[in-house]
Amino acid sequence: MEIQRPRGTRDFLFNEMKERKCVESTMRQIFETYGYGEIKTPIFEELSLFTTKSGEGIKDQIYHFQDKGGRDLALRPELTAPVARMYIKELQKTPKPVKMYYFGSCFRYERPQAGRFRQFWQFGCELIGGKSPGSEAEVISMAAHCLEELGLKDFEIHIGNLGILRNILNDANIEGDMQDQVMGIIDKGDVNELANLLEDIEVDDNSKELLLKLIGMKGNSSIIKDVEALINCSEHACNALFELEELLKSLEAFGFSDYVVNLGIARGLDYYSGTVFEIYVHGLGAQKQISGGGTYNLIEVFGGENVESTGFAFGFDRVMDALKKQEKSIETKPSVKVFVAPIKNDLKLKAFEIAQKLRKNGISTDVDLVGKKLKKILSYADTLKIDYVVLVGARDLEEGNVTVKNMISGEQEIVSIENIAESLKHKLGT
RNA sequence: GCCGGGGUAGGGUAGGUGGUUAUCCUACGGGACUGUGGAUCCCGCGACUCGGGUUCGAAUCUCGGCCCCGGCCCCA
Repeated sequence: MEIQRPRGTRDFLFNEMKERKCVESTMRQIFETYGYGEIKTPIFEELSLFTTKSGEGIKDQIYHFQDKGGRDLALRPELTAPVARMYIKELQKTPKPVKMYYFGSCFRYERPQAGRFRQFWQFGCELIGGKSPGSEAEVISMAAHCLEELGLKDFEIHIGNLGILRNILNDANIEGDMQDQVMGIIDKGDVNELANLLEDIEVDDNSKELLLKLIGMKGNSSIIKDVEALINCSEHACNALFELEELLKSLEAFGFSDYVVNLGIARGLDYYSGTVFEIYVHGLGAQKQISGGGTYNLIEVFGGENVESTGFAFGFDRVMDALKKQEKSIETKPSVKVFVAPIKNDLKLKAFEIAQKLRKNGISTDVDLVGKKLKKILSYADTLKIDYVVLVGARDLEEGNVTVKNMISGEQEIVSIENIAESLKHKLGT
């Protein structure tokens, strides 16, 4: 019986792995350029880490289990909670802001579909402490920088601010769970459902109208004035709006102005307080969102000090999808450059010796291990797009030489074994 | 959890109104060719997603599972 891959999981072969690696290292490099350090947390955590953050209902979508000691554990469904946990344990007393990034796989028990898998990868960061429009702007700029560096086109970064909405809800006496519920519906973008709910809970007409107008506000920085005119009666909401305005100014200073202000972005969880942003790429089907982030106070939820943090994560697989859809070619040169081929099988030990000499000199080298015929080796080297084949034969060997064959031009050159590494390095241009 | 479309060698496919040994391409292994690759020819390898049902007989019809694709719900 054939054993199948678990549902919603994937195998990555050589080429795909190379592409992923290439994107990963680009992201890594950018994040490090902005002063972030890499961290890594366990693949599984205590289940309660995630239920504390997102509620008991989240269990349905988590791979969780009991280990042999009866501990309730879960494969991590996301990385911000583990990072917050780690921060509290290890980093609370380090100078702020703490800037860290991570890359790792997460697991969710969901119905697989385009851009959605049961094991998927997130590449993200957290900037803990030092909340300011500047911090938020830097984080957003970095996200944009990554995508530009990768050559991704037509991405849209939407920026919103939950403080505006929450303050208006507060002023209308919608608080606590009801407020989170309203935010959840705004997040869904269902205007009718929102109107009905506001009707049901008897919100005054002014607030209702204001909310419905606000969540439709979308555009460049010029809409700030329109929003201001709308909410001029609310002092707290105006403070939040001012925060947003500061963020936009900082963003321009960081050199990124191609954003969309979108006050319809929301989150149904109460530790999201201020700035939120999402990145979309159209043409990816239902899963067009490739990244999401914002500012939140999660540390306190886990019993740490009251510190706000800003973070975001790329849905790594979706970034890959988007790049592929745009036919963005990603460098996938074969890594092996040289193949050492014994002309007769009785010279294989000499071939091993030469191959090893090249490897010790940093040249990616393959060697025939199974006694293939020369013809087959050359054919094999050809399909693998290998640059040079070192032919090890008795005639040359008598003089201490081998023949180096250029697989593209077909030219051959006799080289002494002594100089073989140097000669190949030179030919390969390294 | 729900709705729709699918599943034939490693990859891509033909066959579908039930009827010998399931088509073709490609890849792979061997040979023609004992120190020289990409071409050609020959040979070989290799599949009906799984299980039940109808039937003398199922890749084909039927039911269910599994998996894939698209969408809904959800999306921390």
